[in-house]
Amino acid sequence: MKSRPSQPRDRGIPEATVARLPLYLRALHGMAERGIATVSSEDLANAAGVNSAKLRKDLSHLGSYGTRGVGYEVEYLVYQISRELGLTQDWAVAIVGVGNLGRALANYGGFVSRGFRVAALVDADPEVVGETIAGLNVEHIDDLEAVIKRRGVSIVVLATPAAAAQEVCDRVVAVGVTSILNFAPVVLSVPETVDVRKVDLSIELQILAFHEQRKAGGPLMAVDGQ
Amino acid sequence: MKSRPSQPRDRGIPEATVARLPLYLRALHGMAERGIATVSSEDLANAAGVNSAKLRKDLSHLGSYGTRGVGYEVEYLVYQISRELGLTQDWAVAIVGVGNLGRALANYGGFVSRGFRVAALVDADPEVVGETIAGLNVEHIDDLEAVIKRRGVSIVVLATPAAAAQEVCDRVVAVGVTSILNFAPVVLSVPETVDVRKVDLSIELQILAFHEQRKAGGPLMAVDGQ
DNA sequence: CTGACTTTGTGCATCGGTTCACAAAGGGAT
DNA sequence: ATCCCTTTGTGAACCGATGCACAAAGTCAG
Repeated sequence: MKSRPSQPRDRGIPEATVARLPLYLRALHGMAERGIATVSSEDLANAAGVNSAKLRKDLSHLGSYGTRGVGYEVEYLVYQISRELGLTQDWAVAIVGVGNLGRALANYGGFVSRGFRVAALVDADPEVVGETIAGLNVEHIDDLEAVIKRRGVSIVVLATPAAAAQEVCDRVVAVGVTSILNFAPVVLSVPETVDVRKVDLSIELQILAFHEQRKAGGPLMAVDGQ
Repeated sequence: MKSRPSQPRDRGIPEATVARLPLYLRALHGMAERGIATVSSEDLANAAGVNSAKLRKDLSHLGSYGTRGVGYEVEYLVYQISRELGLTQDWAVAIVGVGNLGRALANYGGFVSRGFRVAALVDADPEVVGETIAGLNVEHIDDLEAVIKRRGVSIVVLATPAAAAQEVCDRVVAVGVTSILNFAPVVLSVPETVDVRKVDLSIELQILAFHEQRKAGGPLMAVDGQ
């Protein structure tokens, strides 16, 4: 497991762990701002809303960055997690589809503060093309490939209508993009080498509705017909 | 396991299954629109982007709604899943925080089409209060409790700045809201009886960055110092 | 009515993730 | 230097979810 103490770089961090690292990072940033120098797994776990054993196991996948009896040094841990997530480099992101959602994303501060740079906005609507949003000129979808290459975009955010998503997806994949964040409510088909993460706002609401219904005694009161 | 054949209403559908039901529903709606009357688990699974065995097992938790040798009747399945998710009733949703994201959500068609009704918009900024967005008058945060009661809101969407989220959360919980969709990048603390689902746009990007870095041979080329 | 064919529903092995609980490792006081 | 206290890192049991593979159950043709 642990070949050399100071070079843990174990390939294969569990997916569930990767998904939580940004959470820890957020909590750690907050602590750093408040001038906290050192934190125990217990405290950090609370701040991130997880169990402390889980947190320790997650961090142990990155290496032994804690001190027994003391805890973790906040700044150091921030650096290690950032590096592991690849946030020490600059990522150029293109947002395709500048409707309400696209605009919201373009203005979203959370991207910039994590090393992501919105490098291009692209849309098909001639009304929108040429507009300046969040300091960026909206470019035409016809120039999609050129824009991606010119700006060195490596991650594409799809905020187009559902009907347009697959076509745009195919085009960006064709020019070499391998990471896509999809907000359109469709299942994209892509080669295995491409990573797609999807966010569907209405799905989250539906899950809430399911639980809400249960709480309200829903399934009992509606034994339809019987 | 299966007490009575025609009344499966087994309490305790796995969480992973619940999270996929909206996906199936979306695929089924698409098929219904295209006039498809019947679908096999194989085809539906493809459309939803999952394995067919998983789909069958998921559906079996709701009951035996398929016909062996034939498949599932699209309309019927839409109804069963909708009912299970609680989408046959009308859910009044309030959006608190009418910044870029709040506006995007207010205008998002995916909510309405799934039985969710944006019943109120609330903000603290006097500039925004009184404005009409998506046909709704933006109300003042001071009236939060009154608005929630008056409109019969049962699900609250938090799209406030991080700093305001916990306070708003406390207030809506105090008036009886037990389902919250949180877009603010903070861990909310709530009583056990309250369901919180969170969406953090920057987390998804960070996960993509992690994988992108790996693809690019990242961790090998950056063995810093060593 | 019978037999071939299709597709569901599920038992079972497996896997990844979570949690407990504790030994190992460090700090600090005396 | 020794002992006690704190906290990490992890072995091991557990739990839920996944996916294979197949029997059961249905359709349809003849």
